[in-house]
Amino acid sequence: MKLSTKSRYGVRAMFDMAYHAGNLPAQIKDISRRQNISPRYLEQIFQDLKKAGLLKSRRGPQGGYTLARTADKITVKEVILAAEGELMLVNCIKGLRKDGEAPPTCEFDNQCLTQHIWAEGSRILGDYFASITLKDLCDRGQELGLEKELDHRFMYFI
Amino acid sequence: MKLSTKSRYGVRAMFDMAYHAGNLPAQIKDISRRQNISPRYLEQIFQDLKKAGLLKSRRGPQGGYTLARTADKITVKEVILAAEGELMLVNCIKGLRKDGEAPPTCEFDNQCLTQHIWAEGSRILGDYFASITLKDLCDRGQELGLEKELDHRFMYFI
DNA sequence: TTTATTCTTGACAGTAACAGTAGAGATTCT
DNA sequence: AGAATCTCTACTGTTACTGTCAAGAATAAA
Repeated sequence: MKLSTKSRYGVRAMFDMAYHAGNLPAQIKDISRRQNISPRYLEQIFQDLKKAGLLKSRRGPQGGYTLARTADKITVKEVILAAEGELMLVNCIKGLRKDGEAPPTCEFDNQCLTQHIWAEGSRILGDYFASITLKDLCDRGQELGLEKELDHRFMYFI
Repeated sequence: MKLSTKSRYGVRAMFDMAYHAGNLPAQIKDISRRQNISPRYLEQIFQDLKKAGLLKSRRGPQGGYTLARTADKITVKEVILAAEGELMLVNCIKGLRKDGEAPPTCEFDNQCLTQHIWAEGSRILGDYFASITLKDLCDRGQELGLEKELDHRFMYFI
């Protein structure tokens, strides 16, 4: 019952982008360095986040990723959903899936009492994650005095 | 982020015991038949539940398992905790573990903003599961008109 | 136009956890 | 004594997770 690293890394990386955001797109190498995540692996995760519409990208020099929306409009739930594929404690319950595939049916189906518990638990957890935005995390980071890294690409112009 | 089958089977089996409880201990073979769980696998799960103090057992003919407490004193959380080992969405947070082993430390530790989210999510989920007892499930089963199986070992005396 | 930079895509692989099977042994009742 | 039942330990196949890698496409700058 653990969240995958994709979800955890995904949330950390999205927070990192929001927190250290400058005028230029954020690059994999900077994010992976600050968050200590394998850059090649982070690429994969960002592809998922991009497919989910949470990130926009731009190739070439000075390219990178930018948040598709402002930090207060992106919730932790969205990030997890994009990285994890779904937010369900079990497979046998009907719920929104990333690629719209049908859920495997349970042998007991509607006769299963426990099904209701798992579905409700999933919902409660989802609601909690939906109540937290990237901006909330940034505010919290600032309270804690977390250092903001100045974009090194700006250095040359100062 | 899925519950293991141990947890799901465990809850189903514990409910089954509470629902079909007679005067005699419930036997693996009956529970596994009703719940369609491999008997050998269920043995393993019941060992965990017994170690956690949720079940008592008795060997020999007419032996089997009985709930260590009444159904209204056993929560779903306890069953999951016994079967799953712990109820934590990630490994890097401090929390009660089944065997008291120390949690792996996170490189960011107290500087990690997301840690707080995972811990809080785990807590919320745990609270929900703690609010449901086996008796609640039995009541619900009765509302749904779920058939109670008469203990076949009684048949001979009727 | 060339070149360097960066994202894009798809394939590959080691590891660990999960889910289940199996056998021999201990206990208890009849 | 013998049968029924739990107990303990070990084994195994499968799957998902957690990455790594290589080649390619787009873009900006020189």
